[in-house]
Amino acid sequence: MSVAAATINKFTNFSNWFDELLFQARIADSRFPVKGFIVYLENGMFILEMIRRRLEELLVETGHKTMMFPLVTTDELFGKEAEHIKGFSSEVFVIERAGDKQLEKKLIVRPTSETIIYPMFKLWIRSHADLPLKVHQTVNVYRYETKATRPLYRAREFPWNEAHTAHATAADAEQQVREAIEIYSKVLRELGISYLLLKRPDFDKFAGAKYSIAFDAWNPDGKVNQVATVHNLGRNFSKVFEIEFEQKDGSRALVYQLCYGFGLSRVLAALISQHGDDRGCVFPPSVAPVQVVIVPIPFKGYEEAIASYCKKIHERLARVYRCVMDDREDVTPGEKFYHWEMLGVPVRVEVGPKEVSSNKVTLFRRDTLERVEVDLESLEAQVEELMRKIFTSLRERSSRMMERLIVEAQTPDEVKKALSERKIARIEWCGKEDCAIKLKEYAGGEIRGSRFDVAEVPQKSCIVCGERAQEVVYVAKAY
RNA sequence: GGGGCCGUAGUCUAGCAUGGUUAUGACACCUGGCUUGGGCCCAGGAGGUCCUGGGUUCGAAUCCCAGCGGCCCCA
Repeated sequence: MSVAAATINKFTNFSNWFDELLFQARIADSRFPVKGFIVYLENGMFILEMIRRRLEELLVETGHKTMMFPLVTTDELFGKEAEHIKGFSSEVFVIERAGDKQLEKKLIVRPTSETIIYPMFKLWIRSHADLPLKVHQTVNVYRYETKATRPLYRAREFPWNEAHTAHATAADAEQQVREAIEIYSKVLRELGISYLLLKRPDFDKFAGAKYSIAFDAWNPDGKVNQVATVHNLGRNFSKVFEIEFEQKDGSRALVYQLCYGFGLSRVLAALISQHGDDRGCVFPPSVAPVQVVIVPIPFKGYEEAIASYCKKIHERLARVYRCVMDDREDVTPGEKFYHWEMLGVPVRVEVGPKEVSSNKVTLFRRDTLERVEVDLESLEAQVEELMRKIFTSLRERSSRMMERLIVEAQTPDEVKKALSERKIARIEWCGKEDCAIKLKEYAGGEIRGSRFDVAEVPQKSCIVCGERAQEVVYVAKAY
């Protein structure tokens, strides 16, 4: 435990705060000696796994088949879709040798799996009866990031879930966009994470897509965190990978496709950053590695009574929750408090002589740091109720923070000011890339896109060129 | 892509300008004791390729060069 962790604040010194939490709360160890590669420790891995399970559950429920595709593709396959290769060629890892032997065919390590999955789609899809085809996998992908890497936010190896679908008609594909958004929204909502659902401007869409929808989660330093994306690929890939099917009338047609990805490590980062505080992590009960911790407050002469009282409580709670009793004898209660607070445990049960003699327990909630005394009898019901409250309050707190971070800007100067205050600017824009570039050069943030879930109609003119505005868009720095 | 700062034990750090004794301190760790309602105290212990490689020098943590890694700013 570090004293420094208690004094650094996520809004004033985000980098240090975040690094300290990853390390102290045993989320990840970023000391691995290869740049951009980190070790996920037990707590980080636990949460990642909980998120993955819930996401996969929803994907399977909606008819996505779980598969696993190879790590590599070839130059030839990778280069098929012109825009796609342009977008990724500078950051792919290439395997050129096996031992001393030069490989005849170089292998490309997946930065994403379109060019690995679609040759198989070509083999599998024969007729309209094979459609829609929906598959997904949770794997690590590899990108040689040139910008500064950041643990969880931007690594050269990162875990994600990617889904790929093929459809008979453009309308079916559109419908699939809705379904994908619904699945991702649900997972994020259940984690209490707030985000903007944005349609990316044309110049910032996925390499090879018709259009891209993104989930940008707010971050304490003002740089938005893109946690998930949904791309409508149209027929760009089916054209070059020749994914055809026979329609009911006997004619042949190309499939319409989607791909969508959910960045597990970035969602973990959002969870830590949106809910955490000066004392460490604050995890929603559903994913907290430890949900309840029992801390005995021993006192001379009462040791036995307190220990057996705690043991009974532990037996009862462990039936329902991930519950730990911290009965270490060489550590003071105060130190235990700080320890489990750093780890983000939502509910703490404190038991001292006072509780034992009155047949009560003291419950402490991690999110607001408040204590309540409850009857031992109603323990389970009280804990359950408290956890519900904690989750609701975390989600609402995060949502209020996002609303507070968004500010209206009428001029490039106001955008600049907003970004320097670590906020997200809402502006009106003509839609021309030229204006976006000028704005970025002047104010330092990117146009992230327009709301996809809410229709926002521009009233005035582009804040850069003054021409009639086409869209209401959000400007922020990004990871 | 351009520029700047930095790299000393698990973590943070002093020392570096002006080269020279056994590399400083705190936290964490181990042993024992004492405490226990918010990081307590006492005694003892262990832990180092001073990022890597090369150079200058009688002598390099310290100066020079290159590489690797980290952080920040600009594009």
